[in-house]
Amino acid sequence: MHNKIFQNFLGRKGLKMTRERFAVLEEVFSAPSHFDPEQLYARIRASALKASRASVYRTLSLLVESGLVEKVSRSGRGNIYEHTYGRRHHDHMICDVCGEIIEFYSENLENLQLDICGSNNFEGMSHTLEIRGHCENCRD
Amino acid sequence: MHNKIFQNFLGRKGLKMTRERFAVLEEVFSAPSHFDPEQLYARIRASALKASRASVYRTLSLLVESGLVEKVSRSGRGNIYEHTYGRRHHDHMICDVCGEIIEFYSENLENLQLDICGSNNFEGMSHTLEIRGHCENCRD
DNA sequence: AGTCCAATTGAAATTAAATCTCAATTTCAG
DNA sequence: CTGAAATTGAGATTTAATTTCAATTGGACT
Ligand SMILES: [Mn+2]
Ligand SMILES: [Mn+2]
Ligand SMILES: [Zn+2]
Ligand SMILES: [Zn+2]
Repeated sequence: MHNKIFQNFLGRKGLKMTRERFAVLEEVFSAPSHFDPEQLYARIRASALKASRASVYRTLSLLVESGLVEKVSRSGRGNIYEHTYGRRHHDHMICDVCGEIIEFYSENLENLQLDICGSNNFEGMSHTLEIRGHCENCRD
Repeated sequence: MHNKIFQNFLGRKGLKMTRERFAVLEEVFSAPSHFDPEQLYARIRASALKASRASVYRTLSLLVESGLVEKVSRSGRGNIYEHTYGRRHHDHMICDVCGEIIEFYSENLENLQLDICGSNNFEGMSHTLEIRGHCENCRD
């Protein structure tokens, strides 16, 4: 599982599995799927396996590079991440009122983007589609 | 034109048209359509009509509220804006290598998003679609 | 043209996210 | 075990943006 995947990734890069990296890894995968780094750091400080803020940010970058985590969005000031192990790509709707995040996936929409890239000779490698508005509960 | 529109907007809100706000307005509409606030501030400092950094940021917020300017991207560190007066909504492809920004618009893609909002009972009010990758010139 | 007062300004301090520095510590291949 | 290379954390630094507040200004109303 993600533990072994991260180990392999580190191995390939000549990096070491440390107790701090393990702490971040565990916390990322027990966190709600969307999280921000400062929340994550607070959770880690409260847990048994500690890591400094610097290590949290450094490990987060490695997790993104390994493909286990993705940067999802910037809500206001900081970034939002989510763990993606065993999950399919998807995009997000975000409620401006209550902050709820709704995930969606559309094959058509993905294909349309491929077409658009094609007709611009652009080699698309990733994308973020974020729809903002009012969720079911928050619309009048 | 944008001058009058901004005046009206300010009037409606009981705000005043000051020389600083005018300076920002002029610079925003003589700038390349995509810009970041610090660039804008630098340009204003170099121009005849000065304004402080605080006023630049404050006026930028008002311009966004007035609909003359939109926040375009949140992917790097700071925000990117563009003036939208007389321009149609569109989305962006951004080259990871050279930073080029390619604009595109697809009716199908917009409609697909409407459908998706509909089937989630979500009242979509705005969206950003940002495709990152390599542009024509930067792909091998 | 003058009065007045709420709106506005700018310099500097502050906040917040994220990154950097570097001496001390840890990991792990051999 | 050993030792070289990787890693860590406390605190300093960077960067974008916001806040503070005394001094200034816009413009409605005479
Ligand atoms: Mn998600
Ligand atoms: Mn644009
Ligand atoms: Zn909501
Ligand atoms: Zn390019």
